[in-house]
Amino acid sequence: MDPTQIKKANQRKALVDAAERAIAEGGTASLRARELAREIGAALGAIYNLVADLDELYLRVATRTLARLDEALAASTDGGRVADPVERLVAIALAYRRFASENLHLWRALFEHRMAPGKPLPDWALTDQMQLFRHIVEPLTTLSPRETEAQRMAAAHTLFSAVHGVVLLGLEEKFVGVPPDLLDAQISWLVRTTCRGLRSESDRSA
Amino acid sequence: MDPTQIKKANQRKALVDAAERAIAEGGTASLRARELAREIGAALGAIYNLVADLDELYLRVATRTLARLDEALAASTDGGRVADPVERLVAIALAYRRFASENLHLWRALFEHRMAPGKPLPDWALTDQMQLFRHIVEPLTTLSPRETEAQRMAAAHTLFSAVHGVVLLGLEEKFVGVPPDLLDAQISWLVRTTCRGLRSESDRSA
DNA sequence: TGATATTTTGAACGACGTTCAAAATATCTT
DNA sequence: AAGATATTTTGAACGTCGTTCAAAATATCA
Repeated sequence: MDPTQIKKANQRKALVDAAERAIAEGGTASLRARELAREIGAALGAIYNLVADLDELYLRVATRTLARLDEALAASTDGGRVADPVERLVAIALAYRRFASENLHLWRALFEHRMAPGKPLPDWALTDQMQLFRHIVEPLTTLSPRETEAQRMAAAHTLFSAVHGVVLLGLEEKFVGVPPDLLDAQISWLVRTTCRGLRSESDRSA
Repeated sequence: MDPTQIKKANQRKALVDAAERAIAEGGTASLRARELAREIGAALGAIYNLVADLDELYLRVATRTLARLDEALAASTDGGRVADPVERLVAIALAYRRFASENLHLWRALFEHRMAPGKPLPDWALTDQMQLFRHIVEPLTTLSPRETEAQRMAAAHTLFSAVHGVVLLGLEEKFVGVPPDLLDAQISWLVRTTCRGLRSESDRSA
């Protein structure tokens, strides 16, 4: 392979590494071109030979974060050790809270970022986020096998969004700080309750 | 009263008006000092005689938005026309979705804004947001009178956060666009389900 | 009216993302 | 090996941002 391309790939990796560190440390506001250039030992303009702009860098970091989040969620129900679908969903939700806590800035960056008005996300980002939903859809299928795939996707969407909201505001210091174990209790309650709701809907239609 | 102070107050109002328009139109990124100065027909530096910095302007706009949100939520259950506490909570949640849709950028600005690391929100902002919760706590009191005030506050927090999450991601074009009526259906289902959960918990402890 | 206090002004500062002609380096040709 | 050509790297420069502050303009007072 072209050694020039290899060098470029290595530099790009170093750049994304630096960007990831910067966001993890100080949030998206810490992603500054000059600082990144200094960190990878290159000139300011070099950045724009590796990525089109800082937006692309955001996206590359987001991809990594999504991948790690996916792993974390997968590990939470590892190998089907947790059989009951409700318990699986609770485990996933708690793993989501944990990941958000431990990767606060990187996790926030997933949602803070707003694309330029022109063309939105590259499609791989969309499919990436669809992949995430499989963790939720799968237990839902066990839970209410009668529903259509579309209905389950909608339920997964609602469930995810609800948990996301609780985590988001729970980790926001703006609101009165919620102690982490109370937060987990709220999440657990929310998931169990909505699952019960889903279950009883299934029953009714049965 | 000192006519100087009156003039200053009027200018300040004009400034907040302009800031509100700017955010409503183009989001928080559209809040630019030079543009605001031009809009109120004053010099660039004049802004800093009216507010300490743009952060204060954010906060002043946020206060207005919170007040309007409060009105919208209050109107949704106007004069106790809606008696059933669950229906009240559903109405509030749908009103919340409606307000978010109709004031998308201003509503987002409430949560997007991150304070400087130093001292966080002025306390009036905290009490303002507490006030909002009364709309939720009140039906919850009817719904499960046994719980302590703290428990109801926690439940209100969870319920609000969950609905907030569904609205937030539902209005995000990043995710596959959710049609508004489907969004309302999801919200309604979520509220009813969690209320049923609360109810049955009350029953169990009764 | 002249002296003094107050308010308004916009040029200037530092930091930002981004560009691009020029410098440095690598590759090819004879 | 050396000259010619293509490629890559560089950082000064541009435009924009929030913010400051000495000076100009205005108001207040003696």
